[in-house]
Amino acid sequence: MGRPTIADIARRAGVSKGAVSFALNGRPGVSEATRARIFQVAEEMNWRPHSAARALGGARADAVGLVIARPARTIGVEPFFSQLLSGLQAVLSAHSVALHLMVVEDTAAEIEVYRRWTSEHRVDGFIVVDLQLRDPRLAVLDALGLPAVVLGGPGKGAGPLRIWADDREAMLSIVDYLAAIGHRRIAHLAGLPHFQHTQRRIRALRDASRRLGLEEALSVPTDFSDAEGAAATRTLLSRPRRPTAIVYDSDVMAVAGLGVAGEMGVAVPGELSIVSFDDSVLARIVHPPLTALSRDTFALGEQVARSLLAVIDDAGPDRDLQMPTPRLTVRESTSPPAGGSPAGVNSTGTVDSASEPV
Amino acid sequence: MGRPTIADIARRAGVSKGAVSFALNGRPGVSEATRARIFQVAEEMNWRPHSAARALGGARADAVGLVIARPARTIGVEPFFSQLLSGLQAVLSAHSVALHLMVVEDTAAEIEVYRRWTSEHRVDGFIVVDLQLRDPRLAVLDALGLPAVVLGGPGKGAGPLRIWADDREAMLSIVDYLAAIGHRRIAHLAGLPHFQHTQRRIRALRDASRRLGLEEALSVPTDFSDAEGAAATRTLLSRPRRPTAIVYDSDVMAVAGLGVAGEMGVAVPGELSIVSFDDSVLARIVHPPLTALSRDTFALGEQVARSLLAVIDDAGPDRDLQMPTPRLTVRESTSPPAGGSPAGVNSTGTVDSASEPV
DNA sequence: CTGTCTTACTAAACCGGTCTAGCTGTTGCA
DNA sequence: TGCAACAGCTAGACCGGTTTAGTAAGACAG
Repeated sequence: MGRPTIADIARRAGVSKGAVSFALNGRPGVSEATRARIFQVAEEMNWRPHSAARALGGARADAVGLVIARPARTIGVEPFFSQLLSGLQAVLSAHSVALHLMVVEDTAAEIEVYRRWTSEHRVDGFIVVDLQLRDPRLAVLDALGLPAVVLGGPGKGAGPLRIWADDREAMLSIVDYLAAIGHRRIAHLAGLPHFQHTQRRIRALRDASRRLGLEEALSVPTDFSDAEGAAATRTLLSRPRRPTAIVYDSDVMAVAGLGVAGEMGVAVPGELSIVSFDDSVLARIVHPPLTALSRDTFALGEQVARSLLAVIDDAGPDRDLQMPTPRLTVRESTSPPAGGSPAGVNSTGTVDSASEPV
Repeated sequence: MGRPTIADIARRAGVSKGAVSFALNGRPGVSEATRARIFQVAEEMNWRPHSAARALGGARADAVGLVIARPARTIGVEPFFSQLLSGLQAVLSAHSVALHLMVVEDTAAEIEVYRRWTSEHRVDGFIVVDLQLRDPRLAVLDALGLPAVVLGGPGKGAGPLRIWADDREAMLSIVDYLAAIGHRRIAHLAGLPHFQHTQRRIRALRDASRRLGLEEALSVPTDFSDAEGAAATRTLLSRPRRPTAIVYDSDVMAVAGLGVAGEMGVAVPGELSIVSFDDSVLARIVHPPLTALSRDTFALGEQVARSLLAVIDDAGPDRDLQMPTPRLTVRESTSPPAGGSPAGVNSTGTVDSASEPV
């Protein structure tokens, strides 16, 4: 005989299929005594529900989908995704919900997968990452009518639930720190310009620069790749008046930048301070270890999973959620600039109003 | 009305459900004219099969499973998995087969997932990674009776299909190269000792050392983490007579080792040559870029997916498969040892029999 | 012209669950 | 005592496909 079905259990327990279904799903309609007996028989026969059969009755697929749009061969080191995955799994597997993962080439393909999985009833909901400006995926997901949780935001009005960390505050904390130790010329190697968080970071830097009266605060967009990170760094460091600090939007780029500095004989942190917007093993293992923004990506994954399951369960009015603002972990890649001004004193030698004279 | 079902199509095309099923699945039993008409109606109504309904009839789940046993929070940078995933997806998605991914804590949990997914009919087969010595998972998979492809091998006799690259040859090529440029004291920071490939590499180093008459060739097992990689490197470099070259089993450890060298003031490659057994962005972006063994992990993923689909389809006697031996990519982290012997001349100053006197 | 074989199709069973309608026996209350 | 309410259960429809058994019509051989 193949695997046992509820019919087998029903026969052996001397009840009907329906009673077995009620009992095993913890719903009323059977006495405690019968329920216990059915549980015991199910245990004995080592019964497990057939996921397809369950999903057929219009019920759950007990799976959620995650589609990542990245050119297949260039999926990088980004520890972000592995961390996120771990966090997601921690929660999902506790609820016996599987994760359907797919890596596709571009947003168009991603949308196609959303459509297919929806019409095939493969998943109960989606996790959306890499939120873009005027993101075309949101309308599609809305039309498909499946629950979704979006990483990034906040959004205005309707649309799927969003979860995000405050990129603006994070960038401000970096710039404040750099300015406090005396940096006046700061560059920022940003990510893809059509990502929302990229824009938010760029704006934050500009605002902070204005407020602090920095001499220079330049954001350079890149594609997040090590190659562009290295190239842009080389360009910046070749200028006659180069920045004394560079903020990188990803740790891969930061490490690449560190490599370029080494190659050009620019001492880190002596002549150049480096800050990574992303903390991971990568930032810790290089020499010098990088000052970086630490966020708990694992916890983010857990939260996303929890929220998605809640939305699927129609559990209450879970509104957009903000994660704790990432905190700056200072390591050895940052120091006051060589020959620079001490904290509180700007490049012209005048004292900032807010600070104590030293 | 909800999504269209084959019953809707049948009604509109004026045929029976059975005819529609035959037509859409390309099996005989309908005329070409009818088939075309059915296809057109299905197209018009934008019909997609309900994966659960299909899976219910004892048929395919159209999904394969990949379970990775790693402590959730410590999933590292390992680009290996992202690359492998990309390769897998490239093939799987072309066949509309989904990938069920799960990250678990340990082998016991992994086995539990195999059992659950099997009895829930969630997947048609498994991809098994991190092959161990006397691997307990093989017996379980065999008992479950689901197709599987194992990364690592070769295996003797029965069991699931295996796919592997020749770790022995790879290690030999590294040692031969290092010896050729004059290194006589080589250390090897190995991975987890219960992994098969770890043992194979350790043995290869020992054999090569004997053959080449090296002064020292030490393998140190680690847990693949950056922390142990750094610690072991520190120990090695603190010894009075330290190795002139270190081979790292993963690029994360290699980069960590590079960091330690920098911190201890040991010049790379001047005083220490570093080779990584794994090539990725990581190896390229540090300074100096690392000499590393390049293997096409993406292609490996593709091959694994192709083989698994073939096994699932019962397609022929696909036997164990060997991938091309990885080739050494020489970058700037290796050079002849400081004060060492030139190629072909051993430490006692005598000339190797096989080489031309310089 | 009959009998057999093939082709093209239909009707209905089936997969393994969920869920609703209905049936029975007991209890509560007027 | 009589009736309603309810707990505890059963029978069977149902989800959307696949697959098998059966049928009607046409082709072909003898």
